[in-house]
Amino acid sequence: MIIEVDFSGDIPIYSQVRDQIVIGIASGQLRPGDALPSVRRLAADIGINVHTVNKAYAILRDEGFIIMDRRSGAEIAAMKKEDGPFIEQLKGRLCPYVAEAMCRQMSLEEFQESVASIYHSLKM
Amino acid sequence: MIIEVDFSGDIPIYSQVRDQIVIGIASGQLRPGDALPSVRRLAADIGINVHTVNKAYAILRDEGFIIMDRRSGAEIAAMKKEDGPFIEQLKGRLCPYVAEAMCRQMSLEEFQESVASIYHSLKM
Amino acid sequence: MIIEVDFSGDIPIYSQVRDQIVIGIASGQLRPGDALPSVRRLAADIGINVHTVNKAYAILRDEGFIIMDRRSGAEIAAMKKEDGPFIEQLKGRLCPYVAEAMCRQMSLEEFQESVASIYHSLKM
Amino acid sequence: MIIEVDFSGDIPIYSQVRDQIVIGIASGQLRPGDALPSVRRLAADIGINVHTVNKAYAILRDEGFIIMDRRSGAEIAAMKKEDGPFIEQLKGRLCPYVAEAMCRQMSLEEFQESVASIYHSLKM
DNA sequence: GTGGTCTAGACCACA
DNA sequence: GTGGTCTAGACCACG
Repeated sequence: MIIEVDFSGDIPIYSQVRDQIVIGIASGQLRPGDALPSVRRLAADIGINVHTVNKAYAILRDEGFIIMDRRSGAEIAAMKKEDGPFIEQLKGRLCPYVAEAMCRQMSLEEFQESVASIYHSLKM
Repeated sequence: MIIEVDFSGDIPIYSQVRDQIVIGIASGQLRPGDALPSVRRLAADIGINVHTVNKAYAILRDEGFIIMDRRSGAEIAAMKKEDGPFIEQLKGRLCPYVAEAMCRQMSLEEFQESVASIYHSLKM
Repeated sequence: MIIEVDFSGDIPIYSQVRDQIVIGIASGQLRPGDALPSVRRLAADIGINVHTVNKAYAILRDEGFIIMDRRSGAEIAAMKKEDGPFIEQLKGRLCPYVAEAMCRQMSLEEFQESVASIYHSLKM
Repeated sequence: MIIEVDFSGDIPIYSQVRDQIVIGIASGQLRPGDALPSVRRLAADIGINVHTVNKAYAILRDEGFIIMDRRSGAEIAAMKKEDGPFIEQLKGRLCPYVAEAMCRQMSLEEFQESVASIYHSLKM
């Protein structure tokens, strides 16, 4: 799995790394039990600082996406269905995007179509 | 319309102000042609610096949400339906959220239900 | 001759009025000896403040484009060919535009073609 | 490359800084890939505030002249030839200057000679 | 080290 | 009255 980062954008690099690994899990490229590259290795591959990868891994661990072990490195975790608090939090983060789409005359159906398009492109 | 900001969160204040005004437009509390409070006034009301409001207004202007009239401050703009580039940009920003939801065993239907819930809560 | 101003742009209104009158003279719509509308009249026509028109007229007078008389109002002046200092001043103001065009890979010929296009559109 | 600003003139300092960097690019003193001084450094060199340089850099970034790299500051961007909208915008900004020159009895040839003079002085 | 954010307070241009 | 500009100084996020 290839991770690419945009150094000029306004999204922090550690956040881009985190996002791409989450996308990798969602798309099935990374499955529960799979080993992630070591922090040093990934940092060298992408061409970024070790600290940056470290931060991304720590966030993924705190969010429950990966399990870190001092000896064997990091591996993808098996995640449980988490309903309550996550959905509320998600709504809060999604709200500005939905609002902007409404301002730009996008219908609910069009928005959901975009979501479905993302969903299916990941599912493949 | 009341704007409240969270000083302790990690979202910049100017960004929160921008988001809340967009939400205000989407919900119909702010309609095209409505005047926005002056930067000084809004800054005083919220209890933040003038520059911070200024930055929020500048972003909203660049995004096409408001028009800065040299004579009388800012007012809500009438927005046209903008399809192509906006939708692609939106998908890019939405992708990590959809991916995370998939990792957490959320179905497409559940995700779209959340979107619909946000949509209808704004529409009211 | 119709004068229109853009209230939302970043060019001061008095400057837009000044520019449009200069353009009117260049294009021959306004000829030496022609009377300009009174300050009050023009302000009412455009829908702007009297002070604003006043400032535009004062600038045009200082630049030698018009002659103002307390009794008979303002009229277009006959201008002499002015070489030395004006051309140097013009170059200074044009320089950033030429530089930007060069950065954007525009050739000298293309730039001059644009100038000619403006020239002929005014001359008609 | 030396940047000097005129504190007494009516052109904003951030705009002067922006212009001089564009001129530097056009003249070849600054080439694509070259690193720009940090905002703090340039501010100290010129003797102005950090925010003022920041604004100049932000404008140059929005205009596509420079790229802000999260890791190492700003560098000159490689610009593509951009024809359509830029030329129209340029004509609009040039129009008042051409008009004024016509009023002052300057011929098209004389105007173009001035443009060529600027062009060649930068090209050297 | 870099840029980004925020504050406080000042002055000016504009209308 | 409005927004625009500039300053001085502080703190934080990022890498």
